[in-house]
Amino acid sequence: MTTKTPTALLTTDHINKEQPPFILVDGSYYLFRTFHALPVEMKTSQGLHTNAVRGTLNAINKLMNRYQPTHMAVAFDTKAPTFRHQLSEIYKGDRPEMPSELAEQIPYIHQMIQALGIPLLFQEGVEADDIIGTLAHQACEQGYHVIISTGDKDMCQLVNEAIVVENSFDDKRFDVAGVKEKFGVEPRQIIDYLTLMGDASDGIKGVAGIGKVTAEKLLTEYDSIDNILANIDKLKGKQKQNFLDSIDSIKLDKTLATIITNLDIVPSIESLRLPTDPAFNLDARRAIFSKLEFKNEIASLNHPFHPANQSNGNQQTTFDTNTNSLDLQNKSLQKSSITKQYHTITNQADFEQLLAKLQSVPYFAVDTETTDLNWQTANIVGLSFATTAHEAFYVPVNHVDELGQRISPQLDKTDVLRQLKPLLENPNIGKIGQHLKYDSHILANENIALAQPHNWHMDTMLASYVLNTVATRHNMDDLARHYLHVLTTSFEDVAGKGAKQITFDKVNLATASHYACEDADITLQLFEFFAKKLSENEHNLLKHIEIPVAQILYQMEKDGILIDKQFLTKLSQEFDSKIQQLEKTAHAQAGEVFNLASPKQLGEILFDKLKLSGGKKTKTGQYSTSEQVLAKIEHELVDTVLEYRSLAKLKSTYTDTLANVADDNNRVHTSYHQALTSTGRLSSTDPNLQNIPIRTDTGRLIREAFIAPKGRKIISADYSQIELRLMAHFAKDPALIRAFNEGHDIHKATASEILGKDLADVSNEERRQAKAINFGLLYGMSQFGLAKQLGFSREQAQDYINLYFSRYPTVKAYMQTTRNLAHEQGYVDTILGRKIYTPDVQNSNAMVRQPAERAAINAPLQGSAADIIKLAMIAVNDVLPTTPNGQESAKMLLQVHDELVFEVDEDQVESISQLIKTAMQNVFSDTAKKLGWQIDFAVPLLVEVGVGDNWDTAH
DNA sequence: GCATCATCTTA
DNA sequence: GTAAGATGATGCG
Repeated sequence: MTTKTPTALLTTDHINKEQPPFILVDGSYYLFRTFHALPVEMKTSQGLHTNAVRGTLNAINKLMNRYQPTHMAVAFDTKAPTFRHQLSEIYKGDRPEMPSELAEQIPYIHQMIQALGIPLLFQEGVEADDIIGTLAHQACEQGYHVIISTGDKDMCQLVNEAIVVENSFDDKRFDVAGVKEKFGVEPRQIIDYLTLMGDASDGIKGVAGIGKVTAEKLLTEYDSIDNILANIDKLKGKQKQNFLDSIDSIKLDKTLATIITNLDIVPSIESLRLPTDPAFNLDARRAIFSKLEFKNEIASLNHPFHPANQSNGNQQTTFDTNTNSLDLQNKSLQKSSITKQYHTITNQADFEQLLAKLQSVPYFAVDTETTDLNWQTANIVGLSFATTAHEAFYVPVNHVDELGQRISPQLDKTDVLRQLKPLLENPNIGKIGQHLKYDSHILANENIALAQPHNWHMDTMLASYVLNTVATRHNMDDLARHYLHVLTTSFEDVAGKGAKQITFDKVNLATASHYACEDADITLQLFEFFAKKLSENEHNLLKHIEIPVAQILYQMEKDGILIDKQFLTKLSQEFDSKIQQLEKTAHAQAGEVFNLASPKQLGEILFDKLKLSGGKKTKTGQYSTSEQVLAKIEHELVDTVLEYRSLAKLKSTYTDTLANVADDNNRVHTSYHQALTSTGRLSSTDPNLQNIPIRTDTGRLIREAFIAPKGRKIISADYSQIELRLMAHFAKDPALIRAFNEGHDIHKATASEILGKDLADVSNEERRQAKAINFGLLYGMSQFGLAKQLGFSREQAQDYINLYFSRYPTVKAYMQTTRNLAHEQGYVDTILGRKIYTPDVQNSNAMVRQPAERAAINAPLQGSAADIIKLAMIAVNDVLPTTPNGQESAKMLLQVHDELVFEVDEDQVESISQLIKTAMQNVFSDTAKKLGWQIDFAVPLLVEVGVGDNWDTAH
């Protein structure tokens, strides 16, 4: 066998994601897999076994239906020995002889594949893996996205950004992230991984005592076998000896495990083109299917088209339920094939039938398709609906052709929405959706109120989030793959990506309809899955907390907060002139012109040119110029830089940006992400209104720009020390509980307790240190962290921590209990019973484990605080007065973790402040109780309420 | 054009 | 020491 020099490193920029993928099928895998999975009783009347033929055909059909490839090949091994056999006597030495029931099927499989016009590849002396490896790389170089269809994990070594391994039998899919998730190592490390573990059936000896756990660990630490061997002295005892014993065999093992990617005897990619003529090889196909007695296939050859379906725009796709391998074993495949029925509604009669159907069910799935992810600028393009799994309806209302001309037939948007409105607003018919807050905005733009109390039956994104805040991503494609084992069409698949992405209204209607129908269908299926999967408490969290909060957030986003644009513009100008002055000063002080905003250039000037001491390097090897480092240096340039940075930050992040994102009414609409953080907190983006400056006087000027309209006031209500109160509650610590009950300044009280002094005698410095330790506790601190915070030595910090724990033994016990729980059960939980999974706490690598332990200590505190503010939002929303004219006298506008910001009619400020304060302080005794949680909270909740013309004065 | 890093803002 | 997001610089292609 000859090979050519490997080509240059594969990159992925040139990959064309718009064209269908190039598909390489590992025929030998499906042959064996389906032979063992399907009943061997599947035979023709002549006694010919057909189970492996049937199984392989199903795998191929599934790939064809799913990807509509233009290029494809199926590769098989042959009986003949390969170079690997020559290298190793034991290579595949123990493989039993192929059963005759399978062997007899092989010629028919080959014949069938050829009849279908699919390139069939096998060659004596060459393994299918190597053919596939070579073609995959070549296709990749030519710009194809490649799918290798196999269940052989060894193939995962070929995975890169453009090559995925996918098993059509169980729908498992390994892209780069999937490989990492499954094996814990990068695709490029798979060869070493397999080599370390060994595989008796492939004749790979491996290293004694190393299984998948150790292989993953060693490769994570050392990256490669070569590097392990280079550092062999760092290994200990038995393991080191095992490596030394294996040194000779490792090289051979690695060769055996490596799939060849540069054979020079493979056909060209272009020659692996599939026929486009539906009549291709008709006679040959009829002959082979007759021989195999595959009745459905013969029938479809005789009726290749379904004119009835095409004329009214309906699409039918056969869809194998192969996702459940039990089905394969228990039922005949023909029977387990079901039909996915997706309909496009383009006339009034069909639409009325759909309306009648939606009217008659207890709930349905709904999804809107639009031109934009941003609801403020999005236009509705169509709506899809599903009432039962595998059936869905798409109603296009705004589709256009490439020239922007409205296409027909297509129903009128206004007519459609007018008829749907009563249904969509009727809370007796439940709505199921994926991220319904978005659809609510879209429909609200069309004057349809989806976000009404009790109108949402389930939001599958939020369901996924209450199930697990940590491990999963909550978008529909990932949920479908993870929970339903179904691969869905992604938005990028239909609309492209990057600069070339088109808006959904320009997507070809048939493609768009299939995509939209799938969204509704999958959402409904996810609902059915989550309905069974969620525990009682998870159901309660979803129904009584997350869904009501989502509806409140919808309203907060929609209302937006008023800003003083002129004021911001003026600030921008002032900052700008000051920044320019500072730049000039800095250049003079440095003796050269440089970019003040470049940490790299600044570091070089400070530490190389001016030779200032205190230079520390970051992990990438450049000097750190963080505020912490600069604060210790006495030099005029440093002072200039710090002032420059603070103003540049304020200008670029806040004053410039906020003025730009305000709408025509000068209101700013953030988006709140409700299914993102591990602890249950919200996050805010575009713009982030949860990090508006407050600590410095200049920064606070930005808060002054958040104002109330004429006749109204801003109210800010925030929980005081909520996380420390939670710590007091969870730890049941008598001293902390007493301090909160008596209403003391908690940091002062802590200092007094630690130092054994009267409260009145605690100095500011002593209070500052106590505050640092209190916050440190919430963050799972180490002596190292506290030392850094307080400028102590590590010993001093440890002494201080010891002293604290001697005064607060129950807090110490609580911290240890949390750590143990995280370790033993793999999760910690919040006051409302939300589980926060902590997988890395069990990691043997201290670099991974220690941060995870700190996160595990913080999670119940931060997460319970998040529960409380969500309860508060629900409680306050229920008591805020509304006026009959629809204009609320009070609006909740912002949530900043422990603070709620409102805009309130001036004449009601006093009474509404009181309502808010009471509702927030009583969330346990009142709101949580009503919703089904009995919690005896150990300390009072204190809420501080402020009123002002702007956010700064209110806070 | 896109990803990563360093930095800085909040609770 | 926890949890987030935005920005400009920089490097890659």
